[in-house]
Amino acid sequence: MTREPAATTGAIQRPTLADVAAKAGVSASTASLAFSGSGPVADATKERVLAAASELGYGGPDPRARSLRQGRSGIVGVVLAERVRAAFLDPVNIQMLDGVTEGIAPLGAGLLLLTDTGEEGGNAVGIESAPVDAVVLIGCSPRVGRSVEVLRRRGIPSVAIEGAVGEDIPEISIDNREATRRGAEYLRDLGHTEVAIVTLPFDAARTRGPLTPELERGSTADTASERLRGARDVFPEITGRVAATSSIEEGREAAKALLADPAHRPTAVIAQSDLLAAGVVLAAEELGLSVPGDLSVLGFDGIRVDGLQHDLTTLVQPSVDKGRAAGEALVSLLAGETPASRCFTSTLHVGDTTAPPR
Amino acid sequence: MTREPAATTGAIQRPTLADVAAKAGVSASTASLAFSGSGPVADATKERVLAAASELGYGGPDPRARSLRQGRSGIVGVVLAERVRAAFLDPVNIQMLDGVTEGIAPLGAGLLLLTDTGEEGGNAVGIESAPVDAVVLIGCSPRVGRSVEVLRRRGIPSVAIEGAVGEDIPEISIDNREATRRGAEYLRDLGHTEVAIVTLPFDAARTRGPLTPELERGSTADTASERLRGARDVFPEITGRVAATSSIEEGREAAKALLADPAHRPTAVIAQSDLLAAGVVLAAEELGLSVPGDLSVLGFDGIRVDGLQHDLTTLVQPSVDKGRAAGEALVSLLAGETPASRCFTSTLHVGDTTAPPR
DNA sequence: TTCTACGATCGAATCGATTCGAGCCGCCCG
DNA sequence: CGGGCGGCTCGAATCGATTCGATCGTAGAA
Repeated sequence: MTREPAATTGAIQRPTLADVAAKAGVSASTASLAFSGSGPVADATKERVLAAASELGYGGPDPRARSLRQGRSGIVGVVLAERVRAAFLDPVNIQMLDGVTEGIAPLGAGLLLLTDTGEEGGNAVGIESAPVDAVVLIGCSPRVGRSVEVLRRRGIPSVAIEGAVGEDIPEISIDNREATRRGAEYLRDLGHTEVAIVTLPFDAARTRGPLTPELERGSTADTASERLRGARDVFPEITGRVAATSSIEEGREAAKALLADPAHRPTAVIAQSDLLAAGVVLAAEELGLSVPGDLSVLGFDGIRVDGLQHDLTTLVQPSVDKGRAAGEALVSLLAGETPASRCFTSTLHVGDTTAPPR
Repeated sequence: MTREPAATTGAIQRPTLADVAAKAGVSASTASLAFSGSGPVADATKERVLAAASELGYGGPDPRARSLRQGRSGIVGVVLAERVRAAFLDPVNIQMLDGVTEGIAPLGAGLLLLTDTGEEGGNAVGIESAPVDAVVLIGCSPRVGRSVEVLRRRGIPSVAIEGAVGEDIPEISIDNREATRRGAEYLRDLGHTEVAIVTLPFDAARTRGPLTPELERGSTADTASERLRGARDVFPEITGRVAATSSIEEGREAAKALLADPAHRPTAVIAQSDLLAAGVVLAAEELGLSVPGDLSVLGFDGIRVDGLQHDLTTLVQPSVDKGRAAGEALVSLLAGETPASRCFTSTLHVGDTTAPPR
């Protein structure tokens, strides 16, 4: 026993498994078995070990040592495109996260929040050096390429939600384009011809403003682009505003701009998220327009917007399912299998925010 | 070199630092220095090592081994009282989380989400066995006692936000009682005498319904109790409804019950959170009551309720500051200091949801 | 009674990096 | 020309547990 007494080192020495084993009069291997439960240990021995542990104030095996030996940490990383606050603003992300926890439940793993915003400062634990067994990439970002490269080098199994990143990484997505097209067709069939769109951001800078060809061309966001294409499939000339993020406030701002001129008001607005749609509804009503009488509004996501009076007409996407599928794909990857990418289908929910134009 | 070639084991062998060192013709220690940057290494050597690493597809030092050796993992745990989805419903929690990330920024640590709901199943990574350097406990729960005990045994520095858990654990809180009292006094000074309250849940079961003495007595939630006491300081006979969680919908439900009988309507409602307050406002307006004309509503938190038309009169608590303070306390604890508990002050923000009674 | 088989326990190797002290080499200064 | 010093590199110990193969003892079977 080379361990120095606490008095010598000055620092408090936590007891180790070896200490416990010594006190219990057994070997370290036996003590380990007593704790892990795997392997045959006589009940009396086990009790003796546990008693020694409790006497010494031993808090259980050190997870760091355990994970080194076992080669896995029991932690799954979640890479978000933005900082925590921004990412959790939209309930969709939270639902997906919740789905992920369900999906990886069989692993019994914890969730480590990571962001791929810029460089990793000094000693920071980023994607570069996080003790994770696997990773879920949520939402695409221009930097996702770098993240993927790092993960590949480190040999960490990964799954991407919404954002094609590489052929060897399974992707969980939805039919963004087709779904939006269905929604747009529904509006067209109602008789709408003057339709505007409020999109999610196209670039990492989250530029807000009118939808311009430059922005579209520079797009690094598949989701926004695909949904826009779906709208274009039905209304080729559609134009509108780009929001800086998915929130009610952004939707309201965009709608104010779209509805400012009474002479050129659209009769319907396609919003790329429910939060944006909710903002559009509120802005319209503030301007004295009735929804859906004067303005039809189509959302995307199918979340319950807390507090909104209307039942949004929207494209309901299975967010929780997506998260769960991503989690399950990770489990599968860790089991050595090669799960396929999955594409979920959204369904049009007709609520009370759409009607034929006046 | 005892390493088997990949062909023999069948599994892909990731290269280790030793492999890199061998290929670069240096010792493992030098290779380590080349990566960590600490210690003097000739530029030429460093380049050689990095080149060898890149050639071998080495993804950097294994964080598990590193954390074992260094004795810290670079991960901070966040213990939530409920499952992820529920905890992130209220923006206040997200703001606090965001503050925590700011506070622990100097550590460069990642955030591991943990919940203290029930037992830890089998191999699950819970509070019992998570490789964390420190922990923030957010929101109190009846089980928090067990969590604290585990953390103490494991010798993991902890800080609690809103929830006194033990003298050796610093607590970050706000003046719940005094703040509510100030709000209540403001309502009284406006002339209100018929005041009702909508509270946060009192117990782990999140019982919803009328506020009863039984619920109050069985309270395990300091926050709800303290805020109720503050209201009682001004309106000793106050009664009302208990919500199951902090959300607009719950607020609306509670308000519907409170306002159901036109003969016994309160002229003001004290809500224990802004989400609840927003629900109360919406419910009142649905019933054709004007806010603040027919009903004054007081909130708590000072969050911007996305989409609510009103400027809530509310007790603004510095959520982000609380989170940051908790993070800073952790940093301090890890530095061997003993940070004091901190109690923040809330300020009454007078918006447009309060007025003298008719 | 002897051999077998199995349950319990132990020793030692291992996971992959970090870190400390020692050693080596070349340069500068006296 | 010699001693000293500083910068670079290396060896070996260490972090704390898990795990595999070996050992020991005993009970049951032949």
